[in-house]
Amino acid sequence: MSDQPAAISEAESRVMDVLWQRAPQTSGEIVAILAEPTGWHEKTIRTLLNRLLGKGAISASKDGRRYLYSPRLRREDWQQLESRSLLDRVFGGKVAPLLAHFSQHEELTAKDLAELRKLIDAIDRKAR
Amino acid sequence: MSDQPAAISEAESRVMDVLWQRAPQTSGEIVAILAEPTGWHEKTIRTLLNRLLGKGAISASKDGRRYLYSPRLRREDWQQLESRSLLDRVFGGKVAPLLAHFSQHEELTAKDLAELRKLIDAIDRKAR
DNA sequence: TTATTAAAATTACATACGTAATCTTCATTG
DNA sequence: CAATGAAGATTACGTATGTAATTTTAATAA
Repeated sequence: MSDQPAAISEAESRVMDVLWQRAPQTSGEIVAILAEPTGWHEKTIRTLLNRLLGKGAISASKDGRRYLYSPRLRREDWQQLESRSLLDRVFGGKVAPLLAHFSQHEELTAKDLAELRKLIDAIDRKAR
Repeated sequence: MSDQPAAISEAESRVMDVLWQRAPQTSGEIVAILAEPTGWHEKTIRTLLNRLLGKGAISASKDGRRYLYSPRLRREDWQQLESRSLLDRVFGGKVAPLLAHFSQHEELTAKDLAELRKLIDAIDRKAR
């Protein structure tokens, strides 16, 4: 069994966000950034760091008597995994229903629309 | 706090699938349908039914000494919830990156593309 | 009527997750 | 050098989830 990478929990993903913004960082820096907006205790954030380490989602390199943490999992790849999962779990693996869904339920900004249109054109062009 | 409906776990969603296909059904029928493809024990499936009842995702109406189960949560609404969740958790709440993501990583059929294009046009037209 | 059995109800148990607290280790400060 | 304090390591504890087993109930078959 080639085990797929352990899933990242919602709380853990908040920590990943910080590291995706900038890396490497010490636990202290990460705590400083996250404690306020999340309301989490310093201990909680350190626990999440350890769990992420255990899952191999981040790495730690010794810097004196502390560590510098960096992501090992790229945000792109994580988004890929999560999207795949939603697609399979919720939409039977088919993209069209998902797209239809978002078209009915989500508000797209003009900018979103323009961007999308560009995207479609690009794909379209490549497709022939 | 108006609590949002309790989330449905992956295993539970397999049971919902059966009820979304056809309802109402007895636990026996549901077991008959699910045991084989999932490899789950009858007991497991009944547990899931009970948990879904507890979450209010399905209802049970007495039929003699057994129950007939029906979905209370509609598939559409569940897809909505799950999609929202992915969007917020993974894509910062913005649809375009999600769609861009799918277009880059998933194979979109010509039909998907056409649908998307139609969709964009529709939204575009409505937006003015 | 009693034994069997299907369904339901209750209980179980390991792992994951949210959220910490406690303990250990050094390095730094009086 | 002893106390303090930050970082890391270990332990904790409740709820959710996957996956059942055990117990109860009531209908049916012998």
